[in-house]
Amino acid sequence: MFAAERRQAILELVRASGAVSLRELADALKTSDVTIRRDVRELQEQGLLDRRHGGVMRPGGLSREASYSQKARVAAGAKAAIGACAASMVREGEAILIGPGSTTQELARRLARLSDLTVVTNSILVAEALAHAPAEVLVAGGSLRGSTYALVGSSVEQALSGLRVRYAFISGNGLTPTRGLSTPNVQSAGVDRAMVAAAQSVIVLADHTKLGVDTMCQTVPVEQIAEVITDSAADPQVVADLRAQDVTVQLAPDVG
Amino acid sequence: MFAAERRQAILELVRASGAVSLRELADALKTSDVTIRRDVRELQEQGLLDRRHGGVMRPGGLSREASYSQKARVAAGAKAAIGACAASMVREGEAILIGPGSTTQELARRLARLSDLTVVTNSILVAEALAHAPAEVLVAGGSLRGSTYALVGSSVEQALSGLRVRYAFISGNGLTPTRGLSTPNVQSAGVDRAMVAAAQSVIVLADHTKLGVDTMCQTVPVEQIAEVITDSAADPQVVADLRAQDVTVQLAPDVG
DNA sequence: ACTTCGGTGAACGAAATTGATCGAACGGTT
DNA sequence: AACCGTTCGATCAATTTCGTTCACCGAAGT
Repeated sequence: MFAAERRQAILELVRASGAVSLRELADALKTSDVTIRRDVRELQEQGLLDRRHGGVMRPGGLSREASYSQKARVAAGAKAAIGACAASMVREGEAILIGPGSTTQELARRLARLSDLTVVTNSILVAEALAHAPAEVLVAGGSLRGSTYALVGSSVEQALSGLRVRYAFISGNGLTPTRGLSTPNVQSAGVDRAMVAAAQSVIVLADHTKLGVDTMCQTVPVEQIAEVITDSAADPQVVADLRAQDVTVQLAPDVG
Repeated sequence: MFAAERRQAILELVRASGAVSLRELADALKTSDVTIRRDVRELQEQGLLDRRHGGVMRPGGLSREASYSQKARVAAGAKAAIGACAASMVREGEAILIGPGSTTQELARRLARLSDLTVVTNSILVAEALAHAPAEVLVAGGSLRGSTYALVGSSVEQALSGLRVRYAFISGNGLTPTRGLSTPNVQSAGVDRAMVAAAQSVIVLADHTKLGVDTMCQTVPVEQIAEVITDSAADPQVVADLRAQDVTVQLAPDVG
């Protein structure tokens, strides 16, 4: 990765999450904080982002963004590792489904180099991450949910209903060995279920902060989860319980 | 592998991933860095790619942000003025359609304050701009066209076919008094036509660089254009010709 | 057989980028 | 107000990359 490429990645990250700390940028791009500082200063002089003490923000974005950026900030390194791990499962020529979420977005970024790939998504951030990739990107249209940049509603579910893909990569808000994957939003739950129905194998991307957490709507029972990819900080008890139910659990190596 | 063949391969790699380091190119093509450097210099002089220290990037969108910001800076007044002018036409409670394009994106930003508004779009950038607005945002799903961040294809047209909205704000690549609005892309043209069919009134947002320009696919004949919003640098002759055909032409006042 | 020519690879000095370190400034806390 | 940890900015050394020059190889022509 060279300088200009790294700066482009910085802009993508900032644009996606609204606000990113310098530490996270250095972490995600695997470079020193000094370099990030230099890049950020350069980009600021071009007016491409706004600088604050400790991090950077979108240029126009004064008031917007609290929810998504906060979520994206949690366990950024872990999410990168999980995304990389998931990306290594995907082969050229396949068709896959990617749900909304900061972890799945990380996955999407890693898929940008694969050609002859078909990606179906209901996340406009995933779509944006793949905009310049050689892959064919299909966006399931629907109503936009601002807090997660996901498209929801019956039209999304309908668009997914006719599909059959190799993998569905989804990332809810909570995952427990007994109740499976869950999300606090009813509409998102409906979309998640439609995604599961369209996939041969369901891969759940969940960093350690989501393990053992249960939220309102169950979207995928444990029996339908083929694999869980989490990070090395995952609760060993939850991992063991999941494995006891024939779920393959991968611990993504730390340096994603 | 001879020179021209290798250069073709370089271009493909660059277009595919957006940015490639010289080391990667030399590695992938099994040749020395010197040769790659020579090729890259040649290709840069032809404007086929953009060179940076350590690697090469896609030419137009060396970084989409940069080119976007450059465009925005060059025509800052014009785009802001056109967007503001168009935004002032929209009333709360209405349903409108916004097509892809940097000018329409500007419009979307200005609409973020209106509540009780329904916006239908096929542009993921417009959707993103309105993500945190109180408005209801509906995204017509389809295949993603990376260069414009627009969703195209029959599913988009189908999603639009059932709709009826007050205004369609679209912004093609060229607008002439005789041939109307046009775009160089066939798929985009299909979507534009579907948008026009769904709207009571078609509003064309076109800065002065697009006036008098004709491109391959005609999307909207002059008779179906209710109004054109352009900037004060517009060619007076083209404006007069448009007005002679009962098209309302607004010259957005220059703002800072 | 020899020469010329286009293309390629190697080597070297020049330039740019990068990372470590240190003092200063900033933010939050007591 | 003073403290402490973090972040910022600048300098310097080390690494990487750039551009030029030169030598080599194979093909085409004399």
